[in-house]
Amino acid sequence: MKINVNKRDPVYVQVMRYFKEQIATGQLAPGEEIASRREIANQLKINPNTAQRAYKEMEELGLIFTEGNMPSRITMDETILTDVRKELVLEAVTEFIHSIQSIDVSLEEAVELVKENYNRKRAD
Amino acid sequence: MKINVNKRDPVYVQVMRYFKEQIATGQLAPGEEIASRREIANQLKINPNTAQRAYKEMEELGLIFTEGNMPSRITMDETILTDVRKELVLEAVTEFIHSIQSIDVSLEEAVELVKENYNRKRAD
DNA sequence: CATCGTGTATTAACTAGTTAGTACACAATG
DNA sequence: CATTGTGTACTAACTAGTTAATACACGATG
Repeated sequence: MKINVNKRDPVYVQVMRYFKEQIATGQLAPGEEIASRREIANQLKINPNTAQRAYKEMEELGLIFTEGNMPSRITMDETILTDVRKELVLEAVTEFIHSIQSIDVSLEEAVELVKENYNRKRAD
Repeated sequence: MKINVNKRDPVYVQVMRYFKEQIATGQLAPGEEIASRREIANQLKINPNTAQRAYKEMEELGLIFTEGNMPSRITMDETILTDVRKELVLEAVTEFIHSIQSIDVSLEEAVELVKENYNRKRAD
């Protein structure tokens, strides 16, 4: 588990994205406990405050919830959970389309490129 | 011509990207004069220093060159010019593949999404 | 020769993000 | 009852990016 692949987004945003991905792929189940702020900060070699910021925002988004001093847990709200994946997919596609259209890449060329690179990238 | 569509990248990076797109699509020809720092800053409502930073980096990358106090111009180096488009295309594809694979989107689904959204997005 | 528009450089101040260090309330564990 | 691990909160300092305000050398234009 690495975070700093992407330098352009703030660390706390990348942490949020990591959890969104885990939720979207079912690797984190509804109601499941997640690592504490201090734990995750330790694992990712980031500051506990930065971890706290990510968790706080995820709580505001309804992705996780916290009761008392218990470890925070993944929400059990079905709507939110299914929306997470939709959001990530739509974001990726929208960004990609925007990028290739701004440099005049045709639909055919784009599809070809995706096909060519989809399996290639797994080898990295 | 707008710049701040994207909040995650620094403004000077977005300015560089704008010029790369113009070069990649042939809207800026080799040797062609580009807007002065003050001009572009005015057009984009950004600070002249930020424009200068973008231009300076583009100069370091060999994208543009400056002689005396003349307006900067697009490079005439064929290799650099063709590489610009390749770089932008590869970057877009790589990022997209990475995003969709991290949320378990299959190749078929991805291709379908691109096809569905390619023309839709033009309507924005 | 004065003016204007180039590129270039410098200094100061502000914001967002990050790190560091510390602190406190609370519940479970020993 | 002391310790440990939760969440939460606050202050201080640092960095990168941005803006603002000047300043200067140089060449063309009037």
